[in-house]
Amino acid sequence: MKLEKEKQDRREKKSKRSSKDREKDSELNGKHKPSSKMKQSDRPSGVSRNDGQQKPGSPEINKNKEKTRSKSSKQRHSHKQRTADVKLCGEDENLCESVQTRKKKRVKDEESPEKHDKNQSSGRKRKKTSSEHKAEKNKKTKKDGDQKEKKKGEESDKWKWWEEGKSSDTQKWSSLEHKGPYFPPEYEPLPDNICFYYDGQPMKLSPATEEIVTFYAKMLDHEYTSKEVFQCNFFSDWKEEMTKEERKLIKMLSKCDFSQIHKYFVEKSEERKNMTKEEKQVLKEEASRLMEEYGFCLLDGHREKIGNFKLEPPGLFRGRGEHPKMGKLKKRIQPEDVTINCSQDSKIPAPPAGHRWKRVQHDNTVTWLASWLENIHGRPKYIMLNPSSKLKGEKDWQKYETARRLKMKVDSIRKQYRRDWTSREMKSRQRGVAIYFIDKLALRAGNEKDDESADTVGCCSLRVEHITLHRRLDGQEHVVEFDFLGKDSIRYYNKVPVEKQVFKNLKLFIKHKDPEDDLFDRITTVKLNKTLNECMPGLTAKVFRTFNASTTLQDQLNKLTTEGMTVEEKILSYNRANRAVAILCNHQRAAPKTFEKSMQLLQEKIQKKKEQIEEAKKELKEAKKAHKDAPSDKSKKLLEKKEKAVQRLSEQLKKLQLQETDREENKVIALGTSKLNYLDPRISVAWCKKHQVPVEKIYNKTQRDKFAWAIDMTDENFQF
DNA sequence: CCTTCCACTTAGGAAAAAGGGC
DNA sequence: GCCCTTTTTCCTAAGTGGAAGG
Repeated sequence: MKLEKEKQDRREKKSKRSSKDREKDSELNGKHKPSSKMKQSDRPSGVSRNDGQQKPGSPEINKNKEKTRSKSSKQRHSHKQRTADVKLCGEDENLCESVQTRKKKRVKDEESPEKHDKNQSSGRKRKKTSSEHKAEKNKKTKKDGDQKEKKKGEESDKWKWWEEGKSSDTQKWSSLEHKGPYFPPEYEPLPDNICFYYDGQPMKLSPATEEIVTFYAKMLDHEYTSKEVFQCNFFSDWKEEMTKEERKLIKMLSKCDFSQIHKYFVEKSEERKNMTKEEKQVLKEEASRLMEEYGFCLLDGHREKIGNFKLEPPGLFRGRGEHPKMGKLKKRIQPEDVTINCSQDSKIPAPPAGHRWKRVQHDNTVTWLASWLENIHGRPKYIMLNPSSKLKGEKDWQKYETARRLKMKVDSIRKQYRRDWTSREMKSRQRGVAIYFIDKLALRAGNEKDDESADTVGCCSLRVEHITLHRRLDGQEHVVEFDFLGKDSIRYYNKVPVEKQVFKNLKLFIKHKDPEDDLFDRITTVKLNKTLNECMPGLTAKVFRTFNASTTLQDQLNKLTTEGMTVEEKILSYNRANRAVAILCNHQRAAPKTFEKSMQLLQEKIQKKKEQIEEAKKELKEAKKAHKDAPSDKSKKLLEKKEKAVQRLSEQLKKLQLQETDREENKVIALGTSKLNYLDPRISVAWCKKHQVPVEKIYNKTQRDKFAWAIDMTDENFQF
């Protein structure tokens, strides 16, 4: 209960402060000298970061759950309204007026020629290939020539969309056809001999109620079913779905016995594991048939993979961290909940027999194929394309180009925020320090959140309680100790020496504040981004993460790779560079369950190898002696053989040791996220080409698909 | 201005598949 | 081929940020 109240208080404080207080914006007589130069390299190495996840405070039961949401669901109808517009005016190929004009303003800025021209000069060699001519022709004929193109697209010799010109920012496609989402199978009732018990008595439940019970029973051996919040949410949602009779009888969760059902599912999964090869094969074929049918769409005549063509099955919501909604029932999605988006003249996907779609629309300013409202938060969810698609790939490319533009601009931005540190206005100082954190520490923006979700923060939402100021610590001056839960309730823990002026400002910011007050009470992400956007079009807080990540990778690779390294060593270097980024971005993972064990195994292996080397060396010595005492062809050969053996073993040892280091350093670091989302793939591709490392060693199949554009266009000279 | 909505990217864990030693 | 580990893929939650609405 306490937590809830604190949150409430916090909100009130912030909003109270808002109008009057903010306008007055305390005048500061900034007599502070601007402090010394900023080194780009003084980023913390992050070594002390990884204390793993934190289990914060006591669980909180969400009593008045419906209160907040009911209102907003009303407003959500506006969604309908807007898209209805689109439908009305979507008569011809052209974009709906209203949507288009609204978005145009923004587009103008962004459509600056920068994108492709720059790419081409820095990225790939510019050649007028035949495919390019083709591409141009394609574009022209796109509207009327769809039929022909469809066939070509299905043959799918990989669409090199990156060789075509940049496409419109507003209009995402001109034709889109798909099969609609795949619905998960219906619920299969339990066999008669498997029963739910209440208060010791067997009880037959209605199918709907029983299904919900199975959700809970399946997760019984998971830790969160023991949490009070989880149980409360579950029980209250469950009761809602019970029949009257059931509700009358079932009064307490603690009297419910799911163990037989639980056991049943454990056995079932065991069975699945023990299936024969043939059975598994059948299943596999079934899955690929499904993929074939539902997994692709036809976008502008090209067959593109869909990211998530299967609708999310019903179940119990499992938020991350201390989520107030954990355990709530996630309902089964009905066709009547689903909106379809496709082109007007395409074959409209058929809803399951006896059902209809909520709506079918033809809005080509969005990229999604289907959407529905998820019932836990009442937010929309979408079916969208796979990262290998043009729509995603082009956006990704664009993202890295924006980050590269920041690279050119970052010095002046740094100058500016340093000036802000001594501004007379509180809000400028706060903004200056916030941007400094975002730049230096790659913090996330930190939008405001409602309290229907876990209490996590980013830069702008940091609270006083999340930092500790140390005048000096461990021989360093002006150290800020950060300790907070970020996205996904991953703990960010870091001790960072900052510049004196920042330190002073922080002291000022926390003066007369309670721990649960906002550290930056005069700024929001919106204002911050507005400022950034004025510095550089397209610049927002998140660009800094991309920029810093890619810059770090590039620097580290340049630093860590030398000629004459073996491929394995180069890969270790790459991983280390990747790791530096992951640490910067605080990408963590739970230590693998078997980490200690497998580490030990590896060490044993290493030990054995060492012994083998000793042995081989001894033999080598003997051979040497023998050769010296009585030189002969045979003895010489033997000597060479032994030398080679020693050498071979040493190499193997080295490889193992490399592996050991790599694994040890990677214990709680997740490399995947940065690789997939923050590192300009052209850096990696260029590095591979330059150092003769096969790109497959760096990117697996999925990654190669996603980054096909970069792999194809990048030469070894690319620098971020 | 603030709040809400919407669409999109970014995220870690679970499940499934692949790899490798016997 | 089997068993165990490691890697990949799948899943969907949780962010960001632009725009609408009031």
